[in-house]
Amino acid sequence: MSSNGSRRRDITVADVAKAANVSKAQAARALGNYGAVSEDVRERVLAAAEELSYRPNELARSMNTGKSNTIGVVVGDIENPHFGLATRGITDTAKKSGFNVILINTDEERAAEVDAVQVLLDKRVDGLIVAPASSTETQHLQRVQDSGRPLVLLDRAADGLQIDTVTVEMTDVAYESTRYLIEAGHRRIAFISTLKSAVPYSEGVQLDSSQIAERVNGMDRAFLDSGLTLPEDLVRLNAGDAESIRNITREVLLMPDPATAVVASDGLIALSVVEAIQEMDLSIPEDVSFLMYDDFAWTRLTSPPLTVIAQPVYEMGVAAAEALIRQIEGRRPAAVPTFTARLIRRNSVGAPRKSELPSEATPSR
Amino acid sequence: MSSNGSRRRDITVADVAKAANVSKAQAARALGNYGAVSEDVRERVLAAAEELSYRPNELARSMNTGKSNTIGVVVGDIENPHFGLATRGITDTAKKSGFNVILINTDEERAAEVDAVQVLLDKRVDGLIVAPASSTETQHLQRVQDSGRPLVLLDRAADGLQIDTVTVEMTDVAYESTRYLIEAGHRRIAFISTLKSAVPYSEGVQLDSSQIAERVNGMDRAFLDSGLTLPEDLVRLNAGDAESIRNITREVLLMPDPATAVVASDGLIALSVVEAIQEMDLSIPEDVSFLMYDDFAWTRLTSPPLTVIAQPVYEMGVAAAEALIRQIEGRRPAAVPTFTARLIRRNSVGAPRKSELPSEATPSR
DNA sequence: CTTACGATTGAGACCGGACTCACAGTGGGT
DNA sequence: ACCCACTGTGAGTCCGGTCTCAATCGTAAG
Repeated sequence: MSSNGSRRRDITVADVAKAANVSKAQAARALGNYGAVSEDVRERVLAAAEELSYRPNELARSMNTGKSNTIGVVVGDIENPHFGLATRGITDTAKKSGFNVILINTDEERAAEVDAVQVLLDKRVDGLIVAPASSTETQHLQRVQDSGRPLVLLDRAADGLQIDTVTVEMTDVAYESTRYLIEAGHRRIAFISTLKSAVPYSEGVQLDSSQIAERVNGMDRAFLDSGLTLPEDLVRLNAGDAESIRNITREVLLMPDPATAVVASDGLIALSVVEAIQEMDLSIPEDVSFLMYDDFAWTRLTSPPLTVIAQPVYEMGVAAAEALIRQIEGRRPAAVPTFTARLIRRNSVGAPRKSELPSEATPSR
Repeated sequence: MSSNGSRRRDITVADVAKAANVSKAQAARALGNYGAVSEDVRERVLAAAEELSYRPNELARSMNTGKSNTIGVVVGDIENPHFGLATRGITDTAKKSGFNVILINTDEERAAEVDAVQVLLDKRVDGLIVAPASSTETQHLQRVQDSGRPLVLLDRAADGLQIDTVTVEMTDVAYESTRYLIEAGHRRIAFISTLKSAVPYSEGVQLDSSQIAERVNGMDRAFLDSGLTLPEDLVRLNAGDAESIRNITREVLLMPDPATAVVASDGLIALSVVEAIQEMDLSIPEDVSFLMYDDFAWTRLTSPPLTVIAQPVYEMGVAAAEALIRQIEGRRPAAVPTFTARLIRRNSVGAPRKSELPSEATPSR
């Protein structure tokens, strides 16, 4: 039936038409289910198509419908379960509306992202979802916008651009969780993030990610409201691979006036931070309190279970896909829902070891 | 410069040609960098293209080159870090050779898989990588093969089909790890897998996944070589969502002659199994020994750290992509490397609680 | 001063569908 | 018996590139 190997040219409508003894136009109509076709012709064409196991060439179809039924997704790292889950939300939703997904990884590098966006545009995807590496360098996103192709941002906003964006409001949980730590007695709270930055953090430094900026703002406000100030020297950016994260962790825990609590900005960082803490033979929460962003299943299995800030990642993926598809289908109305994160108190936060409460200031009530 | 909104028709070679005052053919040559073009024309064309910010339509290009520079990847679940990592290996490698990846999720459902493969074929991808849900129902894969489109299988083989396949040899580690458990004194060892099966496991049941079949075979041989028999009632298939996994775990640990060790077939199962064990207030390894497939970072953070079977997942993704690209580029030679898994002994395996060593048989040396 | 050959160049075919247009039948309305 | 509105149908165009082919040009060889 189907023996001879490769080189076989694909079956086209023309082939089917010939086999069914009708014109190419009629065959196309019967197959594409449009226009007027007599019952007789329809049957013959369908039979012939079946017989030849004809399959339409989606490329050709896309070319003159202008629709590819494909959306492009650009993320920093699928290996990170955060994006894995979000991607799942996107693909599930896309599939429901008949869209496929082209996925591109950027390793959080801007050059790769710019490239990815261009490639997707060139492939004429119907729209794209991007988790931008930077909230400030956004010319390439502006270009997408200009090209008129639907675009939705995920996780991070782009400063000053009018683009549908699906994010979590982070300031509030950051505030809440910092208050929580402060009330437990912590003053030296470290925050470790992968966010790249040319200069070390200090008040007024413009952070390149809206997400991280919100988190730091929330922390800052919490300290202020407690009559304290955020220890800027403990806001650590540029945490890269596992090794660098470990180094940073050791550093903040061994410095003269060490951190008594550590906040990990995402699940990947958390892994290395906890590992480093264990390697130093410190225990959580007796020696160090720990809190992390993202609620992965494994955080319930450690002892103690970790206190986390849960984000509705899957739902955000769904929302992003829905917003995009809405744009693609030309109905702009519905507002993108706003998501909030939740502090889940488990057992990785306790009082600092040497409870030398600061003499001058006490948490305001 | 780029004001008016959407509806703008894309710039084509024809537009560029007109602007540069040359024929469409010449413009195409200059842009595509082929054929003979005078320096003068080249400059004018390139300038015009730049000016109009021309971008080639990859769809159109694909249509008559027959190459889409895209490969399709079909996996059971990207959310599962196992596939996340593998996908990362694939995309990294693909990118290096200039290919993009279309990713489709199947939820391990055959119907979805058949569909996914068809969609990718219709989109004329240059080749596909599939992690087949079933090793036995493989007509759709056969069809891909027949169509002459390059195909590489990942993780699981397809019985009787001649297809490049990237897998881990599992029998040996399964054997080794089972011997390890037996030598620690375990006789009642449970194995929990998501693999779907119409009937409960027993000797001779044909398992639908080559991977799982190998694991069970390895266990079986280990028992045999120790003068014992594999407790068939503890080989549990059809573990689905978190809840069902928990139920199964409770079941095997509460039955009259309960399991003293549990082996989780993948990271997702492991999560629920460990959780169930903790909920039952049993501790690892004092009350139950535990062992799992896949070495995720978090397995080092639990207490005790978990004993795992590590698979070179990322490398396998790379190998699959390389094999596929090799096929696409028409050089068939190089053999697909064989991968092996490694038992990493940490501290989740100990002696069974009530060390009632079986009277009749002792582990053979 | 011819002739020949490589470099240039433009016209147009082609990839595989979707879709426009003109034309043939057919049955109903009057 | 005559006109009209439809249904059916085939020829051919178009989408936006790639690529073939033949014509043109310049110039080095004879």
